[in-house]
Order: sequence, then C-alpha cells, then structure tokens
Amino acid sequence: MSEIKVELPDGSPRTLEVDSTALDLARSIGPRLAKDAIAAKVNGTLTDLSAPLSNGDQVSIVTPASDDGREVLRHSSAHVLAQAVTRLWPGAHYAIGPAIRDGFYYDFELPGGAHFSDDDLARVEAEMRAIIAEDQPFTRRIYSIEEGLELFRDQPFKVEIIEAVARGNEEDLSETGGDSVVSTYSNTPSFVDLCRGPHVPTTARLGHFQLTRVAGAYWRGLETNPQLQRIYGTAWESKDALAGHLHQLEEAEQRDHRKLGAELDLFSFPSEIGPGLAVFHPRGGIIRRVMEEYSRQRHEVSGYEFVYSPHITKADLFETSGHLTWFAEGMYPPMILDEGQHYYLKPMNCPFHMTIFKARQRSYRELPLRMFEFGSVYRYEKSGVVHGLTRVRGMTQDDAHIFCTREQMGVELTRTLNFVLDLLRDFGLNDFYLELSTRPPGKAVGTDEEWAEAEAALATVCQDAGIEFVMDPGGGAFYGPKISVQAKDAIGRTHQMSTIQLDFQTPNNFDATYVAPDNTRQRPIMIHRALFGSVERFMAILIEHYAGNLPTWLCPEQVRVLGVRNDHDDYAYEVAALLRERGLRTHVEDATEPLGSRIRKAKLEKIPYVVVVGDEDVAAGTLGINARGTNDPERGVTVGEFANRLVDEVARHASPEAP
RNA sequence: GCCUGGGUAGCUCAGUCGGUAGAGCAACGCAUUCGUAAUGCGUAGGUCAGGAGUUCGAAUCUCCUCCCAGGCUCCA
Repeated sequence: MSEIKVELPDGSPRTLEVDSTALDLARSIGPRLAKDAIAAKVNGTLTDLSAPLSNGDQVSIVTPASDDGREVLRHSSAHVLAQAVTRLWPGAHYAIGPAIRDGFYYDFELPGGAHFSDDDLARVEAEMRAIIAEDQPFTRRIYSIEEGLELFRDQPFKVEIIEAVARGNEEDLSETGGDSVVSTYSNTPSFVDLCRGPHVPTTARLGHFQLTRVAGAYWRGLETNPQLQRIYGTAWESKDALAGHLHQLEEAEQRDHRKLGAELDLFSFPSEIGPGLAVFHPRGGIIRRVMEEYSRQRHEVSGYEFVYSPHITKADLFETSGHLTWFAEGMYPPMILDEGQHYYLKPMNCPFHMTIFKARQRSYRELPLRMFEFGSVYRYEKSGVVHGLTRVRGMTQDDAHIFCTREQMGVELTRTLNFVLDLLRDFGLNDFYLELSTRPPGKAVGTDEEWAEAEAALATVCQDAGIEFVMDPGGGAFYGPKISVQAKDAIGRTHQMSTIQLDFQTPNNFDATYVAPDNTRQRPIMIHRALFGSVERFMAILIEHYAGNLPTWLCPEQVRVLGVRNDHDDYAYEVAALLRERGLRTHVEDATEPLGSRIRKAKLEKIPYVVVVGDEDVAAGTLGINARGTNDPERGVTVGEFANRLVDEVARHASPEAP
C-alpha cells in the first residue's frame, strides 16, 4: 500500500503517501497552515509535526493560538530555559520544566549551591533569545532505560525520574513518554532533555515570552526534599497575546484588595499587632457590619439559632474533638496557667457548639438543630502563607453546625446548599461550580463505611444541585468529606467560597446523643458549614470582584453631597439629613475647594453617588446626580425621587453601574 | 518554615563613590466661592523598619531581628 487515509477534525478524509508526517498533512491542506503548524494531535494525543502518520489516524494540526498550541509553546520555552541556564551555569542540574497555566517553569540545582537572583532573570532571558535566534531544531530520540541512565548520568534528577519510570511509577511516565523507554529532545548536540514532548519544530517558533520570577521549590514538592531554584515565565502565541496577559496581570493588581483596602481606608495590618491580624477601620467596619447583619437576618429566616462561645478553652475540649491530635501544628501554642492547666485559642468553633448540644438531654423533636455563630478563630499559619485578608491568623467565620438524624441528612444538605447559593447570589456572585473533597489518606478518623456513606450523601446532593461539580480526591477534613462552592469572579478567577462538611466523628468523640421516638439514644450527624468561609476573606473577594466598586448596599458611603459654592452648604446639609432619614449613608463635603476637585476626590473614593446642589436646586428642592461609572450628570431630580431610587437600589442589592 | 526580592514623610517614589534627607500627592493654615474628575500661596511632617558592627563619618557596607511581596510547602 503506497497511500494512507487519515481523518481531519471535521470528519473529512485525506489521502497521503505512506510515511507522511503531520507536517506533510498540513502542507497538503495549505501553505499557511503548514507555516503556522507547531504540532499535531493524533488520535487524541499531542505529537510532533515530524511524527509519521498511520492509516486511519484522526489528525488535527495544532497551531499556536489554541490551548494545545500554547501548551506546546510553553513546554518548548521551558526546554529553552533549561538550555539557557546550563549554558550560563555549566554543571547546573535541571529537574523538571512543565507548561503551566499561562506559562511555564523549570527547576534547577546550580553548581556550588548557587541561587538565582532577580538580576539573573535578565541574563537568562537574553540567553534564551539567543537560542531562539539560532533557529535550533528540536529532535526527538528514543532510548532504552539503560541508555537513558547513561545519557543523563550527570543529571541526578533525570536519573531519579528514569529510575522511577523503570519501577513503573505512573506519575513519572508523563515526563518520559513511555513504559520502558526514555524519550529525549535535543536541539543542539550539547543539550539534551528528558521529555515526552511534543515540541515546536524549531526554537525560532518561540519568542513571545517573558521570565517573570525566581522562586524556591522543593524537589517533587516535598518539604523534606532539597529545595531547587525555580524560574517562572509566561509564553504566548503572539506579541499581542503576551501584552494582553501582562495587561491582565496589571488589572488584577489594580483590584488587589490589599491595595484597595489601604486606598479606601477599609482595614490595615499594623505590624505592631502581627502578621495576618487585621484591624478594620470605620469604613471597612461598615462593609463588614452590613455583610454580617444581612447574613444574620437570612439565617434567622432560615431557622438558625444564634449562639456565642469564648475564644479560649482548656485543652480537654480539643483533645476530645481530635484537634490536638490532628491539627496541633495549626494551633497557637497553649497558655499555661500556674496550676499547669493548658488553655488554647480556638482554631474552630465546632467543639464549642457541641458542648451546647450536650448541655442538656436532646430529643429528636428538636432536630435539625441549627446553631450559628460569627465565631472568631485563631490559626497559627506558617509565616510564609499569610496573605492580605484571604489568609490570616485571626478571622471570623460565619459558622454553623447542624445537628440532625441520619434520615434528615440528605434533605438538610440540599437545603443548606440551596441556602448557601442563594445567599452568595445576593452578594453578586453568580458563576459557581461545586467541588467534592473526599477522605484524606493517612489523616482521617472513622470507619470505611462511615466515609463511604458520607461521601455518597454529598455526591447525591452535588448531582441534584444541577450545577457543574468536580471531584477533589483526598481533600476532605480529618472528620469528614466536604462540598465546597467555588465561585468565579469578574475577571474569571475562581475562589473557594462556602464549605459544607459532613461529620460523623465529632458526635462520636463527644458521645453526643438524642432520644429517638422509640426512646433509644441515637447519635446525631453533624453538618459544618461556613458560607463566607471567613468574613474577612469574603470581603476581600467582594472587593476584588467589584474592583472596589461595591454595590450601593455595601458601600460605606453611599452618597456625598457637594454644594457648588459655600452658600449652598446649608442646603447640602438639609439634603443629606433627608437622605440619612431614609437610611442612606450620606456625607457632605463643604465647599472649601473647587467643585471639580471635590468631585474627583469622591470618584476616587468610589462613592456610588455624588450629588451636587447649586442655586437652581436650592430654589426648586432638587439635586444633581453624578453616578459612579458615568460622566454625564443628571440635573433637577427632586430629593424625594432620588431617595426613592436609592432605597430601591439598596433593597435590590444593585449598583449604579448595573441598575 | 524554606527560596528570591524589598522596607526612606500618611501614600507613590528619588537619593551618585560612605560626607549628615528630597519631590509629587495627602494633611494643616490663609486666601479663593467656583454647576460636574486636580484653585493659589504657605506650614508642618523623618531615630531612613529595629538592633549591633565596620568607619573620622552609615539611608548607603556587614551581621541579627521584625515586617512586606512573589513562589514552594501548608490551608482543619
């Protein structure tokens, strides 16, 4: 047979000569495609353009401006990065260098224990550009395990990977490209990398990249392994795409809650208090209070009861709950009293709620019993992990624990999930998916049957919820599996929001019981759930989601009234008083500066409504509205009409930008 | 906790070779009275994160500590 037939993505057949490659196929389709092509996908697997095709293959040509294409570009860029580093640091060991979201990285061990500095980034980047300019072809070769070990005998990390593959370690297969063979790429005789590929045909196809940062990273991600030197980069199919990505990073930086929190005078982290411990300023305090009040009100309607518990407790409580066994390292060290008694700051509220459950005999008639608390907890986060309001050492959870029977469990979980989603939507988050985290290997309590039952119950709830859900194997808490609600924000990032955890263990540990209709003692199920996660973190996510332009109902200052001249100030105060009577947070700024200057200031503070009053308004009892996000003011609106509009907007949780 | 980088006025930043601290904005005062994103002039503001060392002399060089950023690990 001198011809083969392959199938294109649209289903159309294509006839080629025997031994044709994917590149030949691209050429047969069109010169532009052939010029653009960087790899191929054959029967669902990415391969080099030079790979020979077989009869019956389903083939698509991969071009740079696609997910597959970018992955190839990034992977090849990582390869060039390693080549550049070995040129600049002869004797450097290179470990792994995958494509990642938006870019790539490569891990190295430099001779003499050297580290990369920020300045090295520019040197490495220049060397990479030199390699790219040299238009070096990527050539694939296959070796046996033995040959591979010999080839990389000076590269201990590569040897370790090959040995792992030889032992059949699945995880490492992806690095080498086969069961018992070693796949390599070289683009000059002097540089060979262990790699499954595919790669672009030559280094000349690369170039729209930028090295972004250096970092330490543990070999194979294990803290006990040596720390390697990692270089991160980003790579794209075109100059515009690269510029677009860099622009997006800037956008994200602009809406960083830490930056906005300082600019809008919402909160701060005084260094004299300590890392990860925030104070809320009056303006941030208003946002927080409104969030909490709304949450309280919704919980009340939904049948929750409100409880309070102290911030510290004797060790006994956390011994019983298992926290001191499983999570002592995440807790602040104990305060030791004179009598030798150990007291701990609480890292979680559940054991306290359990003591409330146990305060007296409980009947099945009381279940489900839903206890809610804005509970402040303290966790000893490692020094390198604290991050603004999203990862702190002291936080307030909107925490609730539901005690129910096994029979009630399914209904209660569904009800809780719906409640959670509904409330998140009220805060303007609409794009969700669910994640189901299962038993963590090696650090879980309870029997296999209990875990299986709990995981099955949560899976059913996820399936019935009618929204996308994904598995997170091993991500559960030590006492039970959990559903977490992941929400996408305005710029497409996902955040873990609410969690719903099912817990058979804590009631066991505390020997909690209720009296069933048949007069027997039964063990309740406990459902842990936090909606905001932590109030602090949720506020941070809202600030970033809205880029500081919070919906009016959450804004610390909803209206700022400005007189045109200072003889309008009296009227401005009258207007403000009327608006305040309607519950609108309103302030006046006296006319000591030019109007334009005061408007600018209010806009920079992201106040939803700037109200301007002048001669005409004083005469007619009206005002002028300059809404956030617009530049054309509305004149001559009566005070009453404006107040009505705003009261309605607040009730609907809307904002001026999206009425 | 680990790696890299950083910390100068409330904020953003400049500060040369080691020679004794500077701008803009903000604040405050005075003048200005203005119809939709920056009025003018003036004043004040600093243990250069903290400590130790080298030096005749340290924001600048060395060491330690604290704090911040980006990663790694972690995230009940």
